[in-house]
Amino acid sequence: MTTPMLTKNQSLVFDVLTKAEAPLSAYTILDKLRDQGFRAPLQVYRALDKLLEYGVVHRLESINSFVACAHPNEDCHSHGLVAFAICESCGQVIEFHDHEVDHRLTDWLKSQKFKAEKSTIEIRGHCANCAA
Amino acid sequence: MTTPMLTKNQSLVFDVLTKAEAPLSAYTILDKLRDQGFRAPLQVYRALDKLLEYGVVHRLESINSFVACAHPNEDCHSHGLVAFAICESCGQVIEFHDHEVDHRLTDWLKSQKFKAEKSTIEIRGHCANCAA
DNA sequence: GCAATTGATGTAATAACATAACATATCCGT
DNA sequence: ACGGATATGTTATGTTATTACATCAATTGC
Ligand SMILES: [Zn+2]
Ligand SMILES: [Zn+2]
Ligand SMILES: [Zn+2]
Ligand SMILES: [Zn+2]
Repeated sequence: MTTPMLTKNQSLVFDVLTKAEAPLSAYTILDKLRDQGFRAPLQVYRALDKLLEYGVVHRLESINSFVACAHPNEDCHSHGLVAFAICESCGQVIEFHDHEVDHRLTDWLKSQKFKAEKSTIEIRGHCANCAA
Repeated sequence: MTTPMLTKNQSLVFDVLTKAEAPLSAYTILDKLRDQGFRAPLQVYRALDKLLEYGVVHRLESINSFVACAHPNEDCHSHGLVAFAICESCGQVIEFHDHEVDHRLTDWLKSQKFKAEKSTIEIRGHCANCAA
């Protein structure tokens, strides 16, 4: 899918996420945008819904947070699973793809006749810097 | 880890999960246990914490719910990742392990010097029965 | 036995995350 | 201009999870 022009609110939310060094919760985004006129959670959630739909933002289920896609110009998203390594110390997220894992899971799902629609692979732990 | 004797509250919560045909939210569990004297969310969350620690229950991050382990007597949990296929129609959950996926992810994490502590692999979609 | 510690429980209040419902406004094709 | 679709604003509410503090019960060390 080619990403359509972003609306005002979508741009504001996307900018905040792009500049952030770690995933942000919807309410953190809301707080960062109060000066730009944001007043209610829905303004954030609605923008996020679209950004997720366009694939330029990912939701990290295990920490109820959102992060800008690290590979915005690759087409991996369209044909592969995305995985995240999330550092619980510094918040840094490494987004990666692995076709081997992808194929393996896809095969298993097929063997079960399970029709996959959305997948989540998240590893929490400590990054190289924080593992010390 | 060998599972210690469960306390009264832990047993009640575990029984509810074991009898359930789909994952349950903490508040759903609470409602099911009101007749047994449960009055507050914390009674459920505290029991769940222990059951998760013992590995007899899993938390499904993507749907904020809990499910009894489907392989209580296997030792896969101690040396491998667990994955879940979750049907969004009937709620059925298939829990599975795949050493190939496991090794592949582990290798990648090692290459990044990322110290993994907790992992989540959840596929949402439709099971064979519901895909129709 | 008995204080001290530890683990489990009870209860109330609050925090954090997410959506429903309804009203306006803006954009766009005709 | 009109009508439909999309985006936005606002209030209220629903859902999930934790903090704080009190009480109770079992265990340990003396
Ligand atoms: Zn991405
Ligand atoms: Zn780190
Ligand atoms: Zn299990
Ligand atoms: Zn199903």
